[in-house]
This record gives sequence, structure tokens and C-alpha cells, in this order.
Amino acid sequence: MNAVQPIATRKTRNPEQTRTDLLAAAYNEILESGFQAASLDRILAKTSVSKGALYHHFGTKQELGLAVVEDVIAPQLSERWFTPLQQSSDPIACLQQLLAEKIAAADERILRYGCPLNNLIQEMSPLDENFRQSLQRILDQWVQVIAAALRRGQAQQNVRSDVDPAEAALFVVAAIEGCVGLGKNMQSLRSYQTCLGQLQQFIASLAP
Amino acid sequence: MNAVQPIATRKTRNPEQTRTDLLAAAYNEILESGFQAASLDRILAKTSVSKGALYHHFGTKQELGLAVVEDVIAPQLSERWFTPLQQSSDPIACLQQLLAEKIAAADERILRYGCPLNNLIQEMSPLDENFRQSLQRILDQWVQVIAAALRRGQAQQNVRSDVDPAEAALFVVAAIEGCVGLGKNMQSLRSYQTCLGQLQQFIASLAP
DNA sequence: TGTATTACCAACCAATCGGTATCTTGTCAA
DNA sequence: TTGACAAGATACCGATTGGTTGGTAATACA
Repeated sequence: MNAVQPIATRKTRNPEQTRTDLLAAAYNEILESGFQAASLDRILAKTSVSKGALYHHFGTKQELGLAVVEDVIAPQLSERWFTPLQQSSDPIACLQQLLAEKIAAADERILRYGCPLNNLIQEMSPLDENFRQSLQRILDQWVQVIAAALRRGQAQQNVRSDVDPAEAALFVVAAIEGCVGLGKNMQSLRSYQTCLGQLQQFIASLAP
Repeated sequence: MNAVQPIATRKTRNPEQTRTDLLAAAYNEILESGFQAASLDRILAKTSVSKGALYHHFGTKQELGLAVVEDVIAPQLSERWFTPLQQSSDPIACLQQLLAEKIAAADERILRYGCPLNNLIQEMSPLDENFRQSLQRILDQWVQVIAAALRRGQAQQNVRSDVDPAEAALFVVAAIEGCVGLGKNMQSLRSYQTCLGQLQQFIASLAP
């Protein structure tokens, strides 16, 4: 009945899969408990990976956390925000659509646990310089991508010429994280969505 | 040489002072490490209060944390934000001045450790319903005070009539926390201040 | 002055933490 | 087929965690 198993899944060992499983479990554990309170034992219980295997792949808990930032969180943001913005010539329309998607996609999970990037920023930035720099690279890229899009929009007269692209981009990112953080406390889908709606109004005000 | 010691300081016991000392030390420890990672032993070391005394005043670590929220953080915000806004008849001018003060008062400490209220919201809201509700009461009040001020401003035609006071107030609070959170990662006074400057521009846009 | 109660102290506790030591086993190149 | 190394398993470690215990001393009240 069954097809012949592909070699990759017949192997009793699969280090890449082990690493991926650990990253996925660590990502969830960190999202739910924060990094410091994230328990390696709980991560291992979720993956049925042994502690020896974990410490074969990652030298320390910090190293595991940084890998979650680089290999899980960064690609997530890159796919959802950076790529669309880099391809768009009308930044205002693009931002409005991205925010509209964010409003439409709002579910219990983001309302409860917020934004993984923002969570780690608030918790780890003052405590660990490696975390701070790793997170800042992502944040910088986010701001730069929006700023570049706004500049292209100005060239095509889709964006008011008196707008400072860098400053506006900085504020947009801050406001997004602020909205998510507020929704996390309010636990109200409506508050979260109206808050992002106000941000949409701000973005609309950047048009000529 | 010394004046006669007042009775209050001559007493070998001073429970109110003990409680205040514990709250102050806990506030700082929580600000620097977060609530979960805050160590009771470190708090005790800072205050030279015994563990027995701590557990006489506070039943659990959670109770201590909630007391910090109610008795330290809430009064701080009340003094700096609620009172001025409640007394003002021109909410836009008042908000601009409060933000100007925030920009001028920006120092290394807020840049590094951020906003105590926001820190606890991000860390504890998903984990502890008591924390969430206690923090939400403060956040709700903040939003309500701004919304009420905007409504009074509309009555006096200092604020555009097409502005929804509740929604705008929600966004202003979210944006403030977003700016502080962003500065916490960037570790750049300039970024922090320009981000708040953009918020000032948004608030200016609420005027007729 | 006697007494009940509040305030405090020092020593201790089980549980959990991140991390390590030692070992076995699977995989692949030669 | 074999040797070398990567991958993984198990048992253990000291340190730290929040919290408890049984007791003492200061204070307020009668």
C-alpha cells in the first residue's frame, strides 16, 4: 500500500530536522514564556529530543535564542513585510494593504502573545548586547525598507515631498509595535484593530 | 550637635518604611530584569531586609509585583500624565508639552530600560490574569483621560470635529509605548526623540 | 505592668535551572 | 569492511529559585 519511503525519512538520524524541530519548539516556548523564562526541559519535552542532542546543535541557551531570531523570526518578517515593500512602487498603497492584512489576520494568538520581535526587544535589549544587536539588525532593515519605499513614492509623487522618509518610517514601525503591544494587554480585538486603523489614517496623511 | 531624633526614626521597627523600601527595591529590580527574572534574594540584598520580613508584608512574589504596579507605577503615571491632562482645556497644547518634556527628559535610564508599564505589559499580560487586569486599569485610565481631554478640546474647537477622541487616544498611547520600545532597542537618543517628534506631528494634525 | 499581636530573623527546603561528563550508535568516506 | 567523526542518549552537577519553618523581640493596648 505505502510507497517506498524516501531515503531522507528512512534514516534514523536527521540532524537538519532535529535542528529545525528544536528551533520551532524554542520559538513557541520563547513566544509563550519569554526567553529568560523559557525552559530547555520544556523545549525538549515538546520535541522528544534529548538534552545531549540539543547541546550538540547549540552551545548555550543564548545561542539557541539567537538562532531563533536569525532563522525563524527574521525570515518571517522578511517574507511578510520586506519583500512586498521592496517590490512596490506605491508605498502608501502597499503599507495600507499590509496593515489591512494584519487587521484581517488578527487572531487570538497574536492578541495574546504579541509580536515575537517586539517581545524579545523589550525583554532582552537591556540584558544582552548580542540579542540587542541581532534584533536591531532586523529593526533597522524594517525601517530602511519602508524609508526606501517612501523615497521611491516621493519620486513618483505618490508621497508628499515634505515628508521625511527616514523619520516617518521609524514612526510607522514604532506605531505597529505599539499597537500590537497595546492589544496584548487590552485583549480586545476591536481595540487592536481600531488602533491599527488609526495608523492607516496616519499613513494616508502622507499622500499629497 | 544633632537635633533630637524624631520618634519615627528612633524606633527600631518601622513597618511602613520597610514596605516602602521593599517596593522601591522591587521596582528597580523588576525594571532591570523583568518580573519573572527578578530575584527576591537580590531585592533583599539591596534593602538589607530579611526574607521573613518580606514575606510578612507580601504573601507571594506575585503580590509584591502587583503592589509595585499599584503603589509605584500607577502614581508615577498619574502625576506625570493624568493630572496635567485633566486640568488642561487645550489637549493638543498639553499633549505637545508633555511629549516635549518626555523628549527633553530622555536619559540613559529610560533609553536602556524603557517604560516600566510597557515592560510589564509585554512580559506578564499573557502569563498572569491578575497582572493583566491591574495593568489594564492603568492603561484604560490613560486612554480615557486623553479621550476626555480631546472631547473637551472639540467643545472648545481646539480639536477637529471629525476626530474620534477614543480612537485617537488609543493610538496616542500605543504610539508612545511604541516609541519608547523602539528606543530601547536602537539605544539611540536621536532615534527616540525623532520618533516622539513624529508623534507630535500626528497630534498637531488633530487641530483644526 | 501584663499580654496579645505585629514585625522580624536565620536556617532550611524541594524544585528547577542551565550545563556537563560519559557513553553508545548511526553515517559516510576510503 | 573499517576507522573516524558526527549525532544522540542518560545520568548527573552545583547554583539558584520562591517559599516555609520555628522562633525572638519590639510594640500597642488593656
